[in-house]
Amino acid sequence: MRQTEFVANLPIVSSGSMSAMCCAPLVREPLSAAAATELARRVKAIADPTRLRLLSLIAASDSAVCMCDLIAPVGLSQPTVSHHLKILVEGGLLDRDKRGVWAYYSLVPGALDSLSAVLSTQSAAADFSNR
Amino acid sequence: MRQTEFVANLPIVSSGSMSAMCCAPLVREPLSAAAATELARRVKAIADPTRLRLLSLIAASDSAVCMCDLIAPVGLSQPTVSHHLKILVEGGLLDRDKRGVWAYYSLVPGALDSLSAVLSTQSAAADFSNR
DNA sequence: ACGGGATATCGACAGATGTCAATACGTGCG
DNA sequence: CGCACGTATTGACATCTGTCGATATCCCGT
Repeated sequence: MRQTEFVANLPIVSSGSMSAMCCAPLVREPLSAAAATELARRVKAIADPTRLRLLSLIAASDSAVCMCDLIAPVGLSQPTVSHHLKILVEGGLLDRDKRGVWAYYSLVPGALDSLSAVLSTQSAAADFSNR
Repeated sequence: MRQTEFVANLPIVSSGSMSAMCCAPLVREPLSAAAATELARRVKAIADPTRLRLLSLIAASDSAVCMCDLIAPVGLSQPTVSHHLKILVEGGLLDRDKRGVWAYYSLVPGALDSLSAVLSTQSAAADFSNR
């Protein structure tokens, strides 16, 4: 079990160098254990077919979507849909707006783009270059 | 358990409208069940702190990285690291290049950006606007 | 050919996850 | 008030997942 000399200048725990809002792009520098755990928490929130469908149903709509309209499209029980929506809210991807008895869900502005930016290997500046 | 009229014009199973390479951006239209399952499979590949660290270690390097150099940074056993790398390879994110006894891993060009593009709510054209 | 070392696979196991039925909670209407 | 209904929570359960030690596989130098 040897290592190449490359390992000598590898930061085992590169702490305190990521941006405050979340973390630097993956290609910039190796993630610290803490940063990786935090990023994984957010990625796990969208790592499920049902949650991706819920997200796209809401994202494709131009206004907040009532939960009652999300149950039939995904074809699962109401508690299960509620469970997935909760995970998306806790993951910072959705906003819940309870109007009386009804619960309306909408995208948190910038949440998906923030995840997208971390994954991108392109310069992050391109995201806002045109509009 | 009622539904608003909004549900009337919701595509329950919008099939056959996604691009061949993978799938349209989440904001474009609701994902079909099949497309969501396929996307989730790729997202799950990066939905783990260890795999994110491995990915960033490799992405931050400008050349392929020997597996022997990946064990110490993540602090896990060799079989576990091998397991995670296999998932990343099967997820289409890493390339494995076995040179004799050593295994070298490198990013699959465009794999991360493809994931990033699906998540982005911005126009995908921005990704290539400047280089 | 032999042996050592790098990597992959296997088996086992604890803990996380997705799902549902049952139930609790809360709001608005009659 | 009391009931109906939309939503959230709970409990249970099967499955998936991450981890390790042990072992198999494969290459290379001696």
